[in-house]
Amino acid sequence: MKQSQLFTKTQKQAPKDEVSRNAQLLIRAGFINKEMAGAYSYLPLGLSVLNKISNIIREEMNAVGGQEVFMTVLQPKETWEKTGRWSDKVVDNWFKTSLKNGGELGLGFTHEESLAKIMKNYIYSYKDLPVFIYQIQEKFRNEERAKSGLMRGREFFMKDLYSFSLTKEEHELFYEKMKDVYMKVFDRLGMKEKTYVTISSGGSFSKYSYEFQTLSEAGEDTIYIIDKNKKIAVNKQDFNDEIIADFNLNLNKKDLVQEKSIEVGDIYSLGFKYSEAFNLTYKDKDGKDQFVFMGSYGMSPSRLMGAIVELNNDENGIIWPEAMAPFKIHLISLGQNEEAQKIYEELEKNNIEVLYDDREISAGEKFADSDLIGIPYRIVVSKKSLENGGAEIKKRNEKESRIVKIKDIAKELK
RNA sequence: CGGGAUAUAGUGCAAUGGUAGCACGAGUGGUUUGGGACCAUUUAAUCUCAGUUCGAAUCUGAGUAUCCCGACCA
Repeated sequence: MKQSQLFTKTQKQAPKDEVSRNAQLLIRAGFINKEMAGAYSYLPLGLSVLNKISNIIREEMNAVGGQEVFMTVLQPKETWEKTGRWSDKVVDNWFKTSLKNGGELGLGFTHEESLAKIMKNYIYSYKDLPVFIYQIQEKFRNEERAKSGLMRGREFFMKDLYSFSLTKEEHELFYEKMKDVYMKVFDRLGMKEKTYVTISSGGSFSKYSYEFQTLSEAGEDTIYIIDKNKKIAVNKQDFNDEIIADFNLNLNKKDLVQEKSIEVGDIYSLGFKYSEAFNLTYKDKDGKDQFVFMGSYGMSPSRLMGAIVELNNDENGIIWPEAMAPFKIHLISLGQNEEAQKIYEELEKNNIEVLYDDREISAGEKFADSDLIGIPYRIVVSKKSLENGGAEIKKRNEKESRIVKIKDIAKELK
């Protein structure tokens, strides 16, 4: 698109109430707008990034057999009383409200209850299992202290997948598989190198669970790295002798390296907790009722967006990996709009995503904006570049540019 | 939820209890055009409610919001 048409503008200074690097850069570059603590609006550039991250996750969930749904955020009290999770004493971050006719409801912070209830209408026989359901949707959590920009909001995006299996054994096969699926997603998002499968306490449903922790000073968690090559770690808050024994970890706690990290995903074995609460059963081959064995698998596209910015920036701005950049190319014309226009049309014709800076402003401002927004490739068309034989191409994360003939640009960047 | 801090144009900052000013942004006119260029000119603000005072951005109280530390975090 033409940048002169983009309604957002960049800012030199970040609002003083925004301390986290990811929110500062995203606000300055016009990706998001802060509505209140922990609640952000996504503007065109931000929405594009969010959708690209979501689509990568969606593709991987589909590849493993996930079926996408979209559940309502509105949650009636009665559903949650079945699992004892309506009480504010049990779940302290509910956003609750009421209906005009007096019924109480809450805004969903997760969807185990809701989905278990739905699946009761569709799971009857062992032939119906296993089945994997997911959604990419907003979650609401009344955080006592929202912080860290997109990484800990009151309203945020979540991909939550739920598995329904015949047995614990069948569940575990899928559970293990999901570890690899998650790592594949992080690989596509360019963060695999820094992401560790992290052993954590399992909450009330199972002894252990796995978190996915990405090394970053901006993180809220601390992990002990167990195996740097296999990317295995243990969450510091759960690290104890029992874990060492249970996982056969042959190590000495004081030799371990501690790192700060961002929790970018988690997977849980839920066991029968929800199937018992909602009497979610199937008939086995002998015609006997059996409870469904459940698991849940979370990953937040909005937190990932924040984390990706934390991992990919320099003093001038964001450096988007190509997979989730809002555009592939930032085309900048310096007083050569005619040639730039031709390149723009050629790129569009080839379905290459391009932001064309056609504004009548100084070169310095265009470069500064381009660095701040962080589109992976920058193409500059100017008198100078034309004299040198074409347009300059430079990657956002590289210093040197090179000249490419104008007729070769589309071919080269396809 | 405990502790601490802050609240002034769209953004960032000033203003001893006495004329709310600067920079960026935005508008207009002009000069520029390879790293947020320049000149002229315009625009736009004291969180809310009380109180003290001749007079409050400034002092007091309450409220609200925001940020930080901690706690919490399926």
